[in-house]
Amino acid sequence: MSHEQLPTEQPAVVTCGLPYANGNLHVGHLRSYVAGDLFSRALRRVGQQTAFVCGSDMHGTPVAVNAAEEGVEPREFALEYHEQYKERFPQFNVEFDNYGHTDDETNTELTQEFVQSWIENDHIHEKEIQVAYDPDADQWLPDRYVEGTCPYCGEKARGDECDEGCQRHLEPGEVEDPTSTLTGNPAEYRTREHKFLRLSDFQEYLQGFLDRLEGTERAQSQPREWIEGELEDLCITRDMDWGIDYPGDDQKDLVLYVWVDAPIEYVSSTKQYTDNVGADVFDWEQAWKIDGEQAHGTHWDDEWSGTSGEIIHLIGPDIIQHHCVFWPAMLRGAGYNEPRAVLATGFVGIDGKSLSTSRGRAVWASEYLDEGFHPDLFRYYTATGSGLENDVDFSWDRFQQRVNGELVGNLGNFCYRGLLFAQRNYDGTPDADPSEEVTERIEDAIETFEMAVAEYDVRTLGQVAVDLADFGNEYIQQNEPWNLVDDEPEEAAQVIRDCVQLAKACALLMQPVMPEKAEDLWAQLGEDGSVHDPELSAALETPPAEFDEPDELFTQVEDETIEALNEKLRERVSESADDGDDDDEEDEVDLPALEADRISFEQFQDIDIRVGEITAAEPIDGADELVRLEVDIGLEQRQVVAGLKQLHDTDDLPGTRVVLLANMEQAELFGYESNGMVLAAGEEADLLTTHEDAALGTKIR
RNA sequence: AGCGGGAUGGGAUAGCUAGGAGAUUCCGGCGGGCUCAUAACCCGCAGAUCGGUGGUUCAAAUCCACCUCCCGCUACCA
Repeated sequence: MSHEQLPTEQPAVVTCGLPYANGNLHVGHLRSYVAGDLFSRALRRVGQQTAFVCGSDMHGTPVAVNAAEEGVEPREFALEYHEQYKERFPQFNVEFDNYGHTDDETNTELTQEFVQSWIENDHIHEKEIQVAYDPDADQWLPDRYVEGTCPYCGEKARGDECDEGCQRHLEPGEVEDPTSTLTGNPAEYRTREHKFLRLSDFQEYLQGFLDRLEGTERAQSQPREWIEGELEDLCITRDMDWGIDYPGDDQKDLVLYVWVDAPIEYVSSTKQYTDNVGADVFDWEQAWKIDGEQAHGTHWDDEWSGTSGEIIHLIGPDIIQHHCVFWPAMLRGAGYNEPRAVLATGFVGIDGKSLSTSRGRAVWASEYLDEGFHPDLFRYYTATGSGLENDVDFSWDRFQQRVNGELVGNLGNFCYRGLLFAQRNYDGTPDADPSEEVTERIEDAIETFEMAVAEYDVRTLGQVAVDLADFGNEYIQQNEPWNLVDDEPEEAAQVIRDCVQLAKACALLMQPVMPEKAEDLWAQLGEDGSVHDPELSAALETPPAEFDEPDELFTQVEDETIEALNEKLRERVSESADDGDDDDEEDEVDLPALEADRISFEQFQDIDIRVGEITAAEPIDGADELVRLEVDIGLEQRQVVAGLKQLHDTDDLPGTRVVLLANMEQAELFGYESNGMVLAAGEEADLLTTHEDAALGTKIR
């Protein structure tokens, strides 16, 4: 590793993936924002100068499309969500030093500067591509403005992504049979010139970058194979109004692709922070550039790591490529610093299943708050439920269990009993020296915390305070100060002194995960100022000699509350299953109901079913049930692909008489053309055959 | 089937990067204690072939190979 361990002398920037201004926030989103907030607070705690920034992602076609549907301007539409997020994050104690958005002036200017810089350094070139165009609306159709057929799998697909089929990312011009989502009319492809960032310029650089990159393993290993082959150029322009204008002189009517201006918002947001607080407090150029200056070239000089800031990105698991391939190339192309670490969280599940808003299986941010739960409880739960990189399951049952057990019973209880005892008997911190045992234990906790920061171990950072309180409970129990006050006053004073010290340490250590609760505890200890300011070593300083009677830090989560919430979730899941269009997980093996609708004889006559004989059969590589068959239906040989392997042995099939739907539309399965459908019964695909030997090609009637 | 994640006492999670007595914490079970505290807290006990099989090693939960099973996404049963 070429980096000096955190904390360093350089300024750090911690970012979270920009929320896309197109929907409400749920617990899945919240996880990475909490983790980012927690980590940035922890960094400050160990003395690293840190800016924690983010902003709303305003551009892109989904916003434009959805705004059009609602009949409002995209800017207005996106701003509404932007305002919502801006309020929502602080409600979860996620406090950004600056929260901007990609459509503001700072980002517009800076994005254009980036692009200008790529142009000047010859990383941009033009290419003519085919772009869908709606002649009636007289408009180009980027991304989701066009729908059609996926060229890879044949499913219905959007212009930028085969969303219902193979999930492939589609480049402009790839969708077949394009239709316009504006008018529903067929679209035509017209030749259009677009701008491309030549990613291949950075191929070697990116190899090195991934070697240096810290953070979660997946962020480092997953992009490796992605950059092994020749890197495709990135089309950075779109034919739209909504977005940041392409700054070159030649193409005034092009707008930049949303993934260009979105990450640059990380920089813009930091710049805005500097504009607000002054460069003496935080210098964005010192963080984002190389020793404060742009340094062009497609290589990286190891010296630079020591003269530029520590950029740390927290992202969801779905946007690793953008942050570990495109983004570093964009930065390097503009002569900027590179990310030091990318931390990709795992997914959040609900009750053991994956979160799905369309199926109603989700817990919304607003919902959590409406229940009156304290944000810090959620923060603790998600941050410590499992390692950052692993998936974490959210269930109200476990939420209750962990809050009641670990926060109420352990941390809250320890602080309360310790401080209450101290207040009643000594009006505050007793006049005694803390024991060596306790001092050492606190020092250990501080060290654990510091190590966790250096290793990006968010889980441990969330856990240290509770672990220390656990020790505290054990300590007070074993020393039984309540039995000592009368007979051994000095010993009692020392034990309670220890407990107050432990509580103080807890307040400081828990601050990153539970900032508000930490502040409460800090106030109860009679400390002046904020728990957010002092460094960790303050945990060993003497607490105030006097303080008031403490309050209970956490309150129990009641069974009834949890039951009601579970019920609500269940209802919502079953409701959306009712009107859900497809399948759903009901595994009843009951026979399907008979079709009520009868078909006419004419309709039946349209169905051409023939007697055939399998002449050859071979399993298809890569499929576990599919077999490629040659079927002789008298008039001709047909190649048919069928899912038969679960019941029939491929070797036994040749010679078998089968019944074939001959005018089934042609399909391609696993690369094989299929011209018909052999009839078979049920899941097991029990082949139908003829009783007597009807001649091959006989029509079934 | 592809990609990703996983398999650790009854349930849930640590530990694996840098191998060293079979292991953390939470929930649950059993028994005891304490009464300062929010029916909380403390102590003890029961309970495991660390998914399997090989390999490397003085030493493997940890490294390597192969396999099995689960989960997610995607695909398929014409």
